Amino acid sequence: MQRRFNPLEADAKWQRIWDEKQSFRADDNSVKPRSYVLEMFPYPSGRIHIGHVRNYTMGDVLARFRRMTGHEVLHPMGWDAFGMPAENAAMEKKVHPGTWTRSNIANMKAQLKRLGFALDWSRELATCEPDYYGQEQALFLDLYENGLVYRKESAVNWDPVDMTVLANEQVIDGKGWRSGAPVEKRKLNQWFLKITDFADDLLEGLSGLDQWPDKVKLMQENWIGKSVGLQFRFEIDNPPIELEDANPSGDTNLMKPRVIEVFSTRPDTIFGASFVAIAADHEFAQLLAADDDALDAFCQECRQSGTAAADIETQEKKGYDTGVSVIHPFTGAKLPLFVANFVLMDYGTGAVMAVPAHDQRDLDFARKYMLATPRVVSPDGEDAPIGDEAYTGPGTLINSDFINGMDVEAAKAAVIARAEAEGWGQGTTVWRLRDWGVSRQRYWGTPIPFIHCDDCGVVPVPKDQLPVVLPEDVSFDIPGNPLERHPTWKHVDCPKCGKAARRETDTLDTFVDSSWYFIRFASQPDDKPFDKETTEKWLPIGQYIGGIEHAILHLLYARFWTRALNHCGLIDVKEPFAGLFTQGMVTHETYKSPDGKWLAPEEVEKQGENYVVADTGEPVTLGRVEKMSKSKKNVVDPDDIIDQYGADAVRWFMLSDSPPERDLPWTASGIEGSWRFTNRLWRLFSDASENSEGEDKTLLRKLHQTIDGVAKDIEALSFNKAVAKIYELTNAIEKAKPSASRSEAVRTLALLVAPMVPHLAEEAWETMGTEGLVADAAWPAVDPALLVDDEVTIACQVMGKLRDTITVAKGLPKDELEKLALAAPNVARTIDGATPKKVIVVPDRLVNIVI
RNA sequence: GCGGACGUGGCGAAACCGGUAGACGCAGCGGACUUAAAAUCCGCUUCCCGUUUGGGAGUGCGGGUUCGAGUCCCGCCGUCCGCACCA
Repeated sequence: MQRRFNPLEADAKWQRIWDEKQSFRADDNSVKPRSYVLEMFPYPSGRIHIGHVRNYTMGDVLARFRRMTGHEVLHPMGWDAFGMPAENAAMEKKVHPGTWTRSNIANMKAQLKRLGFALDWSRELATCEPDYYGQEQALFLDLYENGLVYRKESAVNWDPVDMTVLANEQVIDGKGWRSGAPVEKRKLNQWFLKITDFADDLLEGLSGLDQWPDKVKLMQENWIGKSVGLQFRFEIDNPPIELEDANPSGDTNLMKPRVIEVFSTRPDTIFGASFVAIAADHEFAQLLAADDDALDAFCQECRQSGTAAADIETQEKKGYDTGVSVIHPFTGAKLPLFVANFVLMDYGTGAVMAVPAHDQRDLDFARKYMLATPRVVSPDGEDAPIGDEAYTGPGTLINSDFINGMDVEAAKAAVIARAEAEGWGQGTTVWRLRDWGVSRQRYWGTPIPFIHCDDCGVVPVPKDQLPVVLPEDVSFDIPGNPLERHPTWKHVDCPKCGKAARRETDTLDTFVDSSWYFIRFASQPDDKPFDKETTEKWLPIGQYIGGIEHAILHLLYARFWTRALNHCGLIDVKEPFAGLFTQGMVTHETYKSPDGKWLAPEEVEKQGENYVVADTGEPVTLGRVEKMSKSKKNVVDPDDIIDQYGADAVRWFMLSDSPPERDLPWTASGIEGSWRFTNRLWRLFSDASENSEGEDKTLLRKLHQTIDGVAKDIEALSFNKAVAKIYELTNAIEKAKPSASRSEAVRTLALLVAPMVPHLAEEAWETMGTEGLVADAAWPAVDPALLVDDEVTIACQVMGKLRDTITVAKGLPKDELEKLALAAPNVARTIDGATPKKVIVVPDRLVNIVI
């Protein structure tokens, strides 16, 4: 009998057999209960990394387990194939983004195949192919027809040297990543989706997602950011007279601004307002700037900082006093009007009433510009001066006229009521959630199916002319959008009037592609995006698995997109993901050479306690354990590991030790341990001689407790606990003497490990002479009578400290337990004849004696 | 800045509803087998004191509730993640 498991042979053999038998093809017409298991599809960067392996292994274990428990399982795979890296590669390596992407997909598919995942490859899709994005264009037009798509001006990061739009990640310290030029904010006319129409529904829907992690729901709730407050007007006291002439746009609505409209979630603090601040992009700021060079320069400066919220909120608070005053609606006091860099144009009205005593940003600003900081809320009703920290807690209103003495909530209501009665404001709900800007000024994305005509305006491409296919003949020699400068592509006739017109050259955000791929997996007809009836059979997805980094955007956009399709009458589903799991990253130690360069794990050798450079013997500095990344070189290639240990050992390691939601540190000794265990299993299976004599009740108990426990752990995705239980069972089997029970345990063990190490399990079954495939086998049945032990160990405590343990029959009455515990030698010695004051007995658990 | 999560041996961790802290794995130490090595098997392994029986301390820090706290409450400290054009 061979002692060593040969994974390379076994992996290939069983992968071929599963393929031939189409074992994992999902049947749309099955009568079994359905289970849709999905992992977030990968971006085809070129190579899969260990993080993918972990993600897909988890999904695979669940998919295989569900098959064993009688489900018809849909477990598909595809490629999130549009996006910037392909264009960067095109610029750097002079390859076409399509060529680069498709060859990456081929490589990664081969890598995934080697891991033996139970995937239905017949449903594979890539978002960069016209048969996918063409259907996406059709859906986009449906949304347009239903009023969910519109255009508006919005700011982008503009690199004035490269003449191109930059993503936030391409802006480093306010400068373009390639050119190093200071980035400007520039306004462009862009496409938006009305996600805000669904803000309430997206928020409400969260409460029904009981199989989502609470933290993700909370993150989405905060992101949607419902806040109720008062929108109201400050009259402008002294608008500059020359304003009318200076008005640059000629828009008559802007000719005579008389008020500044603000929104506040704290109308109760209105008597503490000491100034009003508006965003640099606020129309009034722009009007004033036209006539004030210093203000204009200040607004320019604001525009040059990044568009990211983190940049805006961490930079030093700065403002410009416009010299204009506004009038407090209650007191009539004149408050200075500032333009400030911390006011966001996109939130509320782009203008705020600033109450320094009760808002930290306002306080920082007020200290810097020596403005008053009157307190209006006090926890104890006393008027203590404000220090360096704004008071945002509950309390009683003071210094506040008619609301004095009220608590915060009552005061809010009172101010709103008065504003509404007097007609200068109204209670309003404001959302932090903004409409989804989907325009990207890039080539490698889904073309937005619209045509611009001088006469007819923006005209949708007729559906029978879809897909609008990306031109292949493009160059990336110069920056900017190749669609923009393509000689012919954008020149088309208007579908309405037939005159010469221009195609839209913006493409869709790749988050659109990933907002419905799970729908297309469930059914993919040629002539429409999906088949309603078939797709609805599979949706919602029972278990969706992916990284926490998608907690907000991808998951929220997909929830919105599904609602949008529902709104258009295309699908009867609103929530696409019934169950969600967010897994942790794979991390690795980092190494640095004496000259401070990062070293890859294979360049480093362990000598005793220390690490040295393998070639030179120089000492290596051991860095922190961090997320695997190319820049720190702390990566391992799944292919190399599979070559060395086979798919099963890698899969086993991915599931072992760390809880799946936490980070998993990759270690060479860890994968070695997994490899040793697969061999231990193999020895158990290959040495198994069938024994029909003798029962081993202890082993049977352990076996059935393990069957039950592993099933529950897999359902809960607690793979590390399932692994530990399998180790315990394996240890118990190895220690057990030959018996019919032991033979049964070995055979059953092959089924228990099958979802995790499927190749080994198939090989074991074949070796043991069992008919059929493990892939088609059922999960072993549990005998409930064997789940309970008949003896229990009772902890005997004196004053809460463990002094002894006694092993007794299960279910012993309290007084018996008390007697036995008092008689336990170490207990008797500790209490030393003293009379117990009190004895606490928890049946089958412990006895605690208080003296 | 705002929001969120996490903190238990040398390391990854487990611990049900508040009831024997450290299961299981890694690393380490000792031993068996071997000419030797690899592989494998057996034993030990939270820390401190003690020859053993045993005793003391211990779940980031400081308090509290309780017969009993890793778990509940209050206050700190530290680390990591997200923040709308990366996917």
